[in-house]
Amino acid sequence: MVARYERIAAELREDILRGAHPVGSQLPSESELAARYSAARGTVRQAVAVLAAEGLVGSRQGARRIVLGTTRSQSFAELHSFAQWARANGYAFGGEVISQHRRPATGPEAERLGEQDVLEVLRVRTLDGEPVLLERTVYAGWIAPAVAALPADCGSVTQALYDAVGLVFAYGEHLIDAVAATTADARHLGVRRGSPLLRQRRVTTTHEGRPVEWSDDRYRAGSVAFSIRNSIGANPLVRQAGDLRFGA
Amino acid sequence: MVARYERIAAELREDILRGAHPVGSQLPSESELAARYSAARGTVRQAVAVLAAEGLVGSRQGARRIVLGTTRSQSFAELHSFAQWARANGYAFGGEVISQHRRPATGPEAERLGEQDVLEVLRVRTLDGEPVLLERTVYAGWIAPAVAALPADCGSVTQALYDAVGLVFAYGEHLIDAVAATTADARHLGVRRGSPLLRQRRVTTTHEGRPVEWSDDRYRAGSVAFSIRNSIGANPLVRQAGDLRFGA
DNA sequence: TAGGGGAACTTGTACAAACAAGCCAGACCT
DNA sequence: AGGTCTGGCTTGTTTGTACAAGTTCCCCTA
Repeated sequence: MVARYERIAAELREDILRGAHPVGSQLPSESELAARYSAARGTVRQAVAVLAAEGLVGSRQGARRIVLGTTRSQSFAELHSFAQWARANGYAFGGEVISQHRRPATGPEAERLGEQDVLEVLRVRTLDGEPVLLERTVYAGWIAPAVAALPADCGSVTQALYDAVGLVFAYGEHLIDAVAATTADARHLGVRRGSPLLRQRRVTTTHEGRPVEWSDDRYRAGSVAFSIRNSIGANPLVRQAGDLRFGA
Repeated sequence: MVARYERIAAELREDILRGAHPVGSQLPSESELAARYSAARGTVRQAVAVLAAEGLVGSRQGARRIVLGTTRSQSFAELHSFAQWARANGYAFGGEVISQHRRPATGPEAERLGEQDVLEVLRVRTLDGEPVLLERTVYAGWIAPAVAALPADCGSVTQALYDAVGLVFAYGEHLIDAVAATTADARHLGVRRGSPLLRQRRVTTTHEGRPVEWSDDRYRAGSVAFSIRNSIGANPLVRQAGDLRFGA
């Protein structure tokens, strides 16, 4: 059972993507939409708030809402899971575990994960056959058995963990910056040492705020970019491959 | 006149930052908060929704809200304006125009900005006296006169444009990736050619969806990182200086 | 003691109503 | 012609109510 406002949001989104409301045009007023869907104004408001959070429409008091764009930001799942992002965007992807072993947590790791025992996994992810991402992930001890049981070429770890033990990644904190490739980075990604890499470091937790993993992901320059559409109230984020829309 | 829910949100935020609600602990229920602030439950709901959007608290149906962290994400203004971000975080910053000239727009620029005539400005921004950011910005022709009138060492262009002509940057679209420093980049930032830079490209528009500027910003590696706290519904984004919380 | 069944609590969804605040266009005046 | 003003429209805020859905924890039972 999907919520009413979600269905209304979905319909409006489709209308926009279909071109019924071109970019730059005005959306119907809340009252009109309420009448059209036989819903209360508050419900319609929730629906358009969803679209605003996705960056599709903008709004300001007193004036009609306007359509800002047609590229939707799927945000969370796609930011978190390489596989889900790649699948959603139709890319051919793969992945393989390079090494994997349990060991005691270092000081900072113990502090972040709240555990003394961790599982460290080194993975390479490929896009269209090319290695583009080197993942160095440290899992908390309590989830380590489930992770260790996964096949080495597991496409989506997130999906596999959900299927296996019902684990849901609910919250994440990410830091994005640029670093030079180390010798090891360079070997696995097929680039020269010192070449620029896009680094994403993150801590992920469950619904209850229990830390699950701590990861250092490094993308080959030019392969992937992070994209943010934002307004005063909302900042969705997605990942994009190469230079799809911005020229040099 | 600030909205009621904003004031409640501000109070709750302060309580969290002050440690009254430690990380991992539960927030009072909506009913309790409603009683405490003599507000309707809906109003309190709006307030905690603000905190959730900032990534401070998480929520799921049926369970009390929990405190996720204490680092607030100020998002839009700080993502957009180097000066506002630096000031909010107490850094000493500066900036200087390297070059500035009007010229006809190239093909992609004309498409993005919807104008045939643009103003290109090259700026270097400093943090604690060190050059950390090279901004190559192209302004739409209609705002160019106001930009050209600014002093060369103008600290906050965003603020200055607001003061001068009431211009508000309302929406932005950003692309973040890593690139190698060109010879020119290297000279202005004081790094070696080929060293990694964090690149942020963005298009900014007004409330009405009218494009204002198109910019290519390059940060020296290690000087600044982008930080995102996200959950299913919200992805705020901030910029952070150096490695404040994540070790090597 | 381990497990099942509820009851109480908490957040999510939906509706209705009212007023505030800001925008816009047409009417009006100079 | 040009600027001002006002009235209607639209979004923003707040309150109140009701029910749905999920969580938590206690108690009772096997």
